[in-house]
Amino acid sequence: MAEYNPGVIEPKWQKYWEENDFYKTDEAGKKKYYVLEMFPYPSGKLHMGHMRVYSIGDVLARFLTMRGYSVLHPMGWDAFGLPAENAAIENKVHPADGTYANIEAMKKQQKALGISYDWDREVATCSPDYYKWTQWLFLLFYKRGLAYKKKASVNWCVKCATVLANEQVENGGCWRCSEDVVVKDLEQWFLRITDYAERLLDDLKLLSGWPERVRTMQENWIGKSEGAEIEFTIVGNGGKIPVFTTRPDTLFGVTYMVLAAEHPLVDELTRGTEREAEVRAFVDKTRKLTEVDRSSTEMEKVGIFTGASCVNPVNGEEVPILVGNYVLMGYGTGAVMGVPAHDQRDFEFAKKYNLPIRVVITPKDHLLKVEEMDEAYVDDGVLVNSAEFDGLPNEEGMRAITASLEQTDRGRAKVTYRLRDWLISRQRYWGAPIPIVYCAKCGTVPVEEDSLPVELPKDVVFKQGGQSPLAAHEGFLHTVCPACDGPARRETDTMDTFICSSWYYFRYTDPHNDEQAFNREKNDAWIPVDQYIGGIEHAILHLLYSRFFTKVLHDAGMTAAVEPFTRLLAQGMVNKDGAKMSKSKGNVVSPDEIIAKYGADTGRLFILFAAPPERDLDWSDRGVEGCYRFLKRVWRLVDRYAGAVAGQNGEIGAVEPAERELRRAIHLALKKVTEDIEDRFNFNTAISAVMEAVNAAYGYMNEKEDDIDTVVMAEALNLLVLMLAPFAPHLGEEMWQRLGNADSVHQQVWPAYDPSVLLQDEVEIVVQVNGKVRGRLTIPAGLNSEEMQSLAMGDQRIVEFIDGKQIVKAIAVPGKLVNLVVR
RNA sequence: GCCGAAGUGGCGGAAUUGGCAGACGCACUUGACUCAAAAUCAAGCGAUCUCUGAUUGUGCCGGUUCGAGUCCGGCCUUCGGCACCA
Repeated sequence: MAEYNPGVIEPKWQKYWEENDFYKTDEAGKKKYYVLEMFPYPSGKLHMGHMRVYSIGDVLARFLTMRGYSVLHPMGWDAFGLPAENAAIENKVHPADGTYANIEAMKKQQKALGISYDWDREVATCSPDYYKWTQWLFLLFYKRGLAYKKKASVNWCVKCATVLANEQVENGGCWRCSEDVVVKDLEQWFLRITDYAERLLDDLKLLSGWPERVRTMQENWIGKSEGAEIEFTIVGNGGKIPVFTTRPDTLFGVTYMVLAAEHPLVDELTRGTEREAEVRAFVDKTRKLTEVDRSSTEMEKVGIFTGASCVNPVNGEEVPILVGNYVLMGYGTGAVMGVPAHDQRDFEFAKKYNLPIRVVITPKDHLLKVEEMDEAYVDDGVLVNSAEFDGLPNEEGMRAITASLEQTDRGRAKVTYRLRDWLISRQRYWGAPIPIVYCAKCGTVPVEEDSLPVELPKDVVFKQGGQSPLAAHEGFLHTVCPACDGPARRETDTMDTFICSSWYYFRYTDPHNDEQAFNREKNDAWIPVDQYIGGIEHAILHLLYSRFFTKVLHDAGMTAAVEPFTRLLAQGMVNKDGAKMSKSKGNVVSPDEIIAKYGADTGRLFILFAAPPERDLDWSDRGVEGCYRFLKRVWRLVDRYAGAVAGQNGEIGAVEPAERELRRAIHLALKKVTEDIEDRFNFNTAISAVMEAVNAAYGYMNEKEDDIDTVVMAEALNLLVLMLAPFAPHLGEEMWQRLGNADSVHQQVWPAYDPSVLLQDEVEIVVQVNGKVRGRLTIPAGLNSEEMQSLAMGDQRIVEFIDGKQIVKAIAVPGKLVNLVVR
């Protein structure tokens, strides 16, 4: 008897697959399926999160191939980024060398896992062949007016020595290193994602294959607010202050105005007045606060009077203008009208500074009085103290007041988003250079397409915490202007790596194209990605950016798709002992160790069996042992009968009860595995169904020993191997061969279960009395309700419960249960 | 504070349409094999009690229903996201 030896069979089959170009993608047929796992940053080492996401994708890819789909299942590298550059500073290894070495190391591990990637389509975002097209896409955005440079207050991470996009600030810290983010005024490149805010929000409707929580997170991030922009006139100079409000119905309740510290009018209104020094001190103090402090809800709301006032357009009233620490320059217009009676923040602020409070919305049943209020009234109601609008329900009041403002051009309906434009400049070396030059004569000039890529020079000096090496590289810096051939200076910022990852799934469809980013026809054959799999941490970042890119590319006529990812599976984390695996906790288990000890098939099986894919999974060494035991158990079964059943593929006619039972168990498992993979992605229950089938086969084996029906056993073993093959591809291949089959198990057609085998002559039903289980009955299959009921009532045990009682009602569910209600 | 998800044995989890709660695996107990152990095969395994049976049990309280882990109302806890967004 041969032992199960994954250390031998796994490399054997990996070699076979590789030598036979096994996972090369077919032409996209009518039934195409694009399975994609988020490509990794090449850190050099796979972790369990990687192993999990690749295992999920691989089961799908293999299963769908067997189901007759042409499957695209590629892999690549999100290869630009800070860690490589930081390593360069510390270890004196060039980021390119380090990155490519890491890629090789990780690819080796992925191959050791037996994942069915088409390596011919591999892309690395740091390769000039790839970032040429990243730069080309930047120019496309630029030409379409979607890339622009402006001076703005931006988030700066001191530790990473670069700016960050809004999406990359988490709880006031850098997403990568958690360092507190500070605000700097810098001139930077942005992509106009806000132009697409409405479509990004609207098209979430199309994403029914996404988890609801991800859609909700994106919806919240885009943060649409409908309201009005209203202009107040400054007393004295006649200037205008526009404010955004979602409550135009409360306009008559305005008793003051607050500006953000950064608002340009603050300086204008106070310059040369007696209040100048005091206001400036306040502004400076406010601006020095970190983002964390400033956005904390606990921070006290403070403000200061500017000395100026403005006029409420709706009633001509003069109200004071203040500067407040709670008004954000980046949202709305950076100015807020104060309606203390109907906004809790305004209420607290007004109490603190003794500003007047005026009720303009009152509940329908009683009149709201200021003296009785200890908090703002924010619910619906009826307008009061609002001149001709008195008596209107507030919803109607909103429309009426906005319409009235529109007529006199002092305000208008307005939609505001929380989403800001995407800041894409990075003051670092290891990224795609922004293809722009600055000419003294021509100004900002895009690099011409035929001189792309703007290549990263390799001979650069990395310094600790300093500016980007590109800015100090004379050869890179100095160039000629594409417009006038005069001397010009290159942009030295590189692009946010999230740009590179926003279009890689397009490139996989045509990875070697050196004429175009990708060919439209090849792209349309595969895109959209049918199933995308990755971590929830990208719920906003990568997934929002990719949706934005797809829409721009669609508008540019490059793709038919309006959304890139039809279905999204947000896979859970892999923990150990209830905590995230981390070096500091000492609870890290690496895929390498598992492969070495049990083989890739065991590791894959465990990671899929331990929990449904979207849930967090707790790594259990015992659980892995259990899966290893299971595979050995399958191995022994096949090993015992392989010789006896090889070639036994005759027709199965009427068979004895033991054989019928085995066939039923196998076909039942096949049905469940098929449905669990296809409809539900519940690999854990699919695997448990295979386990049950194996247990049934053991039952048959223990009963019959060597006296088995070889044709029935042949069917059982072949079906078991086919079912198991997507989960344990090496073992599947080996057993398939040992059962005497030609070709690869992975090129077989996924078997269909036989419904007639599932039919039973007799079924067990449950008999309840008053909803309580009082007995079980084996009855012929296919009886109707009346027949079931009378059989149930004739059963000795049931008679004891119903004897002498009146049967009020009886419910019979065919083939399942009878419930007798007695009194 | 707002939004979302989840609470089921000692543990991971199952129950897909309202119909036997706990599939499958782990752990544990027992039997077989063995000189013995490991491995393997087999059986048992929610709790309580007056133990061939009954009662009870899916975070808590209530409801709908012949019947609720599943549906409805109200809470509690945990996790995740957003958070002065005007």
